[in-house]
Amino acid sequence: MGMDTVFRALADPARRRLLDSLHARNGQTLGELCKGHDMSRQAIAKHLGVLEEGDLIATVKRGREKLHYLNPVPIQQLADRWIGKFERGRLRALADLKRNLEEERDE
Amino acid sequence: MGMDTVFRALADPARRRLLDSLHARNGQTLGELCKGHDMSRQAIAKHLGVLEEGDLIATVKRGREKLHYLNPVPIQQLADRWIGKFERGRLRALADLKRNLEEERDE
DNA sequence: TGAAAAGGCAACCAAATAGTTGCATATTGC
DNA sequence: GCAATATGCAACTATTTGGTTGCCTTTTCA
Repeated sequence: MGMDTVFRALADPARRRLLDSLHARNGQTLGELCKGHDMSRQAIAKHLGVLEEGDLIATVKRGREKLHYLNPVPIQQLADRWIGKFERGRLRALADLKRNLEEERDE
Repeated sequence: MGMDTVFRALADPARRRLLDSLHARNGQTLGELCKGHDMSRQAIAKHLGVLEEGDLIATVKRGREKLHYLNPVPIQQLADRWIGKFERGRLRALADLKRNLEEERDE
């Protein structure tokens, strides 16, 4: 599924900052999101587009303005399906690393 | 800190597949990782370099070969520090979305 | 000792990305 | 209606990125 677009969307620091903004105050308009982010409105609109592609935000038009809402579902799925997989192997991986380092030291 | 390099490293599907490979079998050499990934050795070496920059893998030289080990720590931190933050606001965010959609329907 | 195996390094290329500027459209309120 | 506000759309540019090819170095082992 679209996990790819999620990863891609999260890759850029500016986009993560936009998510932070919405996390602090949900439902902001484009204009509101522009304040505090030192970029042109168009650049920010593009980033929001990428976030929307990754389904990380949902938008609603209200009159002439566009409201942006955080969608927590994909991040949740990321944690459960993707990160969860690696967490389960965490201790084993650390053991591998440690064992190897010890072997190196012995040589 | 270097969360940026972690996100960047995870952004590419080829790199995530390399992590999968190591998750399936830890400590593989570059040559081993090449098999099954339809790319030149040099391309894969570059990807591994990016993963190493993000501290997602650690390498050990053994003779003429280079072993690659998964480092689960940054992924763990990602889950705890970054994703955790958004999870805590999860219900509220969904409520915001739902409320707004209902308002729209009423108009 | 010398050929084969494993990997490192650097130059180069095409495509994607992040950002810009300029202009068009839609909505509000006087 | 009309000016101001909020956003959309498109072209263009510079940089980054993912990948390639070609060649060099190190290690193994027959």
